[in-house]
Amino acid sequence: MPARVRLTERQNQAFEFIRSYMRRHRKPPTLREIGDALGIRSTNGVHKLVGALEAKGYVEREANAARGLRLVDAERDPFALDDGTPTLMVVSRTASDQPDRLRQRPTAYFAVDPYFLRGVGDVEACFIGRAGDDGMNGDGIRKGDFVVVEEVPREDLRNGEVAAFLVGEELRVRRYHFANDRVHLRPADRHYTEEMFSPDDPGCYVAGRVIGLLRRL
Amino acid sequence: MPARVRLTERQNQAFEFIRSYMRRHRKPPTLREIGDALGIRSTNGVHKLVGALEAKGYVEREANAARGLRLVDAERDPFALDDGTPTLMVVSRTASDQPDRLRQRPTAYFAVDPYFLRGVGDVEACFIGRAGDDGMNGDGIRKGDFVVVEEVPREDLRNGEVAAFLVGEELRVRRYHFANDRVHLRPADRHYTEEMFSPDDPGCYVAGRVIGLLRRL
DNA sequence: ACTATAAGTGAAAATCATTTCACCGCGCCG
DNA sequence: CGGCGCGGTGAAATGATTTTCACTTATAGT
Repeated sequence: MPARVRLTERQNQAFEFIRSYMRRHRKPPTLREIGDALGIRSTNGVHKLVGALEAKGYVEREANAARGLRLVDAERDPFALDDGTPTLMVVSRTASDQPDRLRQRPTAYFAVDPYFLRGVGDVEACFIGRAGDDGMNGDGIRKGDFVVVEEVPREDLRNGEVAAFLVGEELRVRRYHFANDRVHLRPADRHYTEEMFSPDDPGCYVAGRVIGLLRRL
Repeated sequence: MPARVRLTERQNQAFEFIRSYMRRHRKPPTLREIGDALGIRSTNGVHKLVGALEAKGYVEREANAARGLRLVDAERDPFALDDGTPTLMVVSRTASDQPDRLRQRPTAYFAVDPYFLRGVGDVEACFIGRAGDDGMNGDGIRKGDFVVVEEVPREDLRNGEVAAFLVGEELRVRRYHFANDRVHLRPADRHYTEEMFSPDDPGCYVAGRVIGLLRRL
């Protein structure tokens, strides 16, 4: 932590109030609440006080948002609310021709240890889906397993990588192969056959690379 | 946790979103933010959804307050925000005749979503080990996979449950069967043979029940 | 066929919160 | 002295959020 600029007495009172308020209420206070606590009648007085805290790097603000206040370096705060573990959405069934809906109705959110996201450029580009069939049994991926998917453009996939595809309304986990201008979905189970699609076939959306697997037994 | 009234699918989605939002932002979401996440255009739709959550005792609301939302019993919930996501140790190789050393030199700690610890009596009794062989390939568990183990007395295991055993210095994942005063370790792979041990054989320590699986690919 | 519940839409009303404007007083420093 | 940062007041504008109203659709139960 770089040594931060010192706070004036009044600024410190405001900062300490914000911290204690967040601990008690699990959310940031409004300007008026801060004012009431410090005996400031004008919200503008508080506004400028908080502005000073922001300028000195103690706090960040989201413009025009109610309670748009955040403690900087909250993870270092002994009263921090969480441990910074990334949380990924578990997506629900989505039709392959409307992949933009993929993230619209998450059924849950799972905390995923950063170890499983190692090497991922953008955590925001990751989500969790459920394997729709047993086509990858040979690779130890079973129907219903939660797969961690890194959403990448199809072009970034390399042949042989395990990837997730939306076929119909089903999430299909397969090995990706591209040859003869066709996307091949290669299963790892005798009872499943390889499928082929044109890269722009709306019946098959290439969701991304499978980088992890979670299962509850 | 007292058994609360069941939530509908939609209500659960809303609740899960609120939880995850609060973990990520350290403050409650607005109605519109919830609506955006669930694909609800009318704030009133969200308003009523949250009203249902309130009626069923999952959240509390402060009237007319921006982000006036609170998770009920957040401090009593073992997986509540202030406790963060539970973190389990990844144990290292340990000899079966010294099982007490199991937890002594953890190689890492993984955050594990509470979903995978559902039904577990004591989170402290859980740890993570790595499958030492491919003996459970047929059940989609492969050598090197991280298995979440709930340490329970051998007597609490039921026949047919997947369990973790320490044999020599290897963590063996197998199905547990008890018959004729012998512990049977039943593999799910043609190339592995069933093993048997006396319950107090120091060459085989029954570590506990396997309740989850994590894999990075 | 009724009725109730769940889950909406869309718009308007009422509050709440943030931001901006104009202006004041104090202490400090060059 | 004049300028500047700090800490205000008070009011008004703007934007965000919650709440209410009227009406819709689908599903399940009696």
